[in-house]
Amino acid sequence: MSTNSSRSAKDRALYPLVSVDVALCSLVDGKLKVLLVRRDNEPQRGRWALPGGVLDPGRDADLERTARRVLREKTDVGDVPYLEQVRVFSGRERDPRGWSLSVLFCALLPLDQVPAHAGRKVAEVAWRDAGQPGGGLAFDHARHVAAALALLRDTVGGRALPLHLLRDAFTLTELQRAVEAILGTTVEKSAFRRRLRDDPSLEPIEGAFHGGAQRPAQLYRAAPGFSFEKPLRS
Amino acid sequence: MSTNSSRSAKDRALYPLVSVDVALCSLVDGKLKVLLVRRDNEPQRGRWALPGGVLDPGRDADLERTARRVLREKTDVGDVPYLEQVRVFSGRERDPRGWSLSVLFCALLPLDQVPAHAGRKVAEVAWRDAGQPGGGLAFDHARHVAAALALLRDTVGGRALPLHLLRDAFTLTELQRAVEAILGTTVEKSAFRRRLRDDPSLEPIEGAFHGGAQRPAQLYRAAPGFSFEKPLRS
DNA sequence: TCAATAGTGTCTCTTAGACAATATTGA
DNA sequence: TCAATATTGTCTAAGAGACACTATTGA
Repeated sequence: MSTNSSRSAKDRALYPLVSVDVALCSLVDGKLKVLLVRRDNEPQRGRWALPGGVLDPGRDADLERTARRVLREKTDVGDVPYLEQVRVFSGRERDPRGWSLSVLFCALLPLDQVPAHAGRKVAEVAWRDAGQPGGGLAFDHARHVAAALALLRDTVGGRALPLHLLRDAFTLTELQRAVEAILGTTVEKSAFRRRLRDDPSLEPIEGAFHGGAQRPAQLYRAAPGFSFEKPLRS
Repeated sequence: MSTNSSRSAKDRALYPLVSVDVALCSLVDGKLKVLLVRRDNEPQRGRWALPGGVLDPGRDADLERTARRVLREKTDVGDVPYLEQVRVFSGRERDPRGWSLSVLFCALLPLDQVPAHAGRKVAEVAWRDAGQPGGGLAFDHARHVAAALALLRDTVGGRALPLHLLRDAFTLTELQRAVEAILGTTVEKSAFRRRLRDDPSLEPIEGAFHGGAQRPAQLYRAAPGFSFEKPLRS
């Protein structure tokens, strides 16, 4: 057990409980989904929650390291190229253990890089719709999911977020679908491709790709500096 | 002294130091400035820093209340209509007292609502340019200021941020200057007014206003739901 | 009259949006 | 051939940017 387990309710009067939760999102069947885990410990045991854990100052150099450790322990996810802070939820009421502070992170990964099984400390995992994660979530995690989605939608353009949901090589249609999954709206095909046409940081790859019994689509690779020129808001 | 004063360096191994810093911005001579206070306590005594303070779980219902309390104590600022979370800075190295976590807030106020004198716990205050706060700031507060400014620039449109820098009644030129002060760029007058022309939530007030020896300008009032339609990015 | 700022008009150019047309594959 | 998707082209309308023009005040 970690040193954190020895924290008592009395400590809460002096020190807040500092934890990190991670909203890990992927494309599942073309839809933006968030990974939930079933809580194995009290409080709220048995309820679905974002993977999270308590800060351990002895092990974590900063809160981003805490987030990576939590993902590793709870979901066996190793490397996470995109990991961003969303915001802090705090207060006396949100956790029955007392005054608490949760720093929410958002991570994006292609689905095939997320192990299907649960991690060391978790029995069960599930993908829920990011826009409609459903009821019965532990703590204030429904608000957490909403905040993460709002951040994604606000910044989908400037930081080329959809790339983190795709493989290294992708078609323009796949890129468009990823954008649509984040925004929750549809995008006009012609206009979408038009603005990408003259972008030098989006390079076509030699060799075609086919999605079945149709015309094959050109595969592209994103150069390091790629991002959408315009906001791409919903 | 508060209970927090009893925290020892040894506690840092188990519990992080949780503090809140506030970047309070105003228009000073048409430029966006941030309020700094001279630190009166160790560590970094005598250096300029953002007004900040340690979370007191016994008094603060959540971190936003902490931010309001800090502003009140350090700068005698009472009501703050616009107060928003920016992000968290964390880690073992950023504060000599050990593992620490600082939640940064950003506040906007018209200059005439910020008392010129220092607060109860501060001897000296100063306005620094938000884009160029200068060197020698305490801790990692130069990064804090940069993060707050970046947030303001990203969200200047959607939430009508400039209104919080102006009085209730303002001219279109004043509104434009406030936008420019946040963005750090100039805005084309004709296009700026064009997009505001048909906005029903921006109401002209009966009675003119004059800025000296020129044609008087129409005063406007913003209805509750006002915000810029488009992003207004720099 | 002039200086200074408020406010409007006009032109061009870019781009989004809608939608049609063509291209290329497997079955 | 057909179904399905990729890719391009065309038209239109809205908006941004540049810039000139008019309006109204005090001095």
